Amino acid sequence: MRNSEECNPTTYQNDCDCFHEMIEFIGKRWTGIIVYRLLNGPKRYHELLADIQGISDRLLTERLRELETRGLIIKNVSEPGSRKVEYELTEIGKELEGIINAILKWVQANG
Amino acid sequence: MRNSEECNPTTYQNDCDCFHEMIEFIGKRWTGIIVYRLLNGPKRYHELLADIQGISDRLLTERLRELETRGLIIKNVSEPGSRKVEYELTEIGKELEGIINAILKWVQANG
DNA sequence: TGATAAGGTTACTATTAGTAAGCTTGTTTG
DNA sequence: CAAACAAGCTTACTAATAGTAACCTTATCA
Repeated sequence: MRNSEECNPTTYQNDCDCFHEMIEFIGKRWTGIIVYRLLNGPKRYHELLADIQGISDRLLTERLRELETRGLIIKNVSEPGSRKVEYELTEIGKELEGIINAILKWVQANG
Repeated sequence: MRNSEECNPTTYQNDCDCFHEMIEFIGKRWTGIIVYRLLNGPKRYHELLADIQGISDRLLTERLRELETRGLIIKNVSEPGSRKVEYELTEIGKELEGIINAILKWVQANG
């Protein structure tokens, strides 16, 4: 990621592009709640579609691809002949839990 | 905020609308970095415009209004005759620091 | 007095999201 | 064995949001 040498502010002074990129990436419509849902463990496409109120199939596909591209989730196709596809957080993806929990905490206190 | 009684998950199972709303609000284009910048203390309109690489005046105005509406910032117009306007985080706004820091921490470890 | 800065607004274009339909390859049911 | 349904998408189109450019008013400053 660009500019990561500038991402250790004691005060919040430099632009910190990687922070900017990251907050807008997980804040992108539906992305956050997909990650939140996957923190329970792997899920199938239609499970996510059913779990997440209001998301469309097109956008779910799009967001899953973006998360995959960033290395936050992996797509497991168990047996190649079958239709069984599972989406799972990677180790890096699982570390998003800290962010999710910080938001939940804020919401509980102030939301 | 709607649904806040469901916002205390030990596992991440319910939809938790307020979480969804919040992550997309602060992840909305430019909002996160505006908050990040205001954590240093109050700033004027043109200071923010100069500090934040790439933001346009129109969007800065729009985001500041949204943050104001949510009660995360206040607009201080010091002397009514003058042009001096400062934007400042409210107490609730300042508590966003936990979220900002969680993201910075993730970026430092994994970005 | 003329120029520049603050704090915007308005009009328009481009990008992103949402809706609807359809498609292919299983599996399940009658 | 056929028909119906489910999984996991893709394509085409409309609506909403972001970005760009120009302009405006009121202070202050040289």
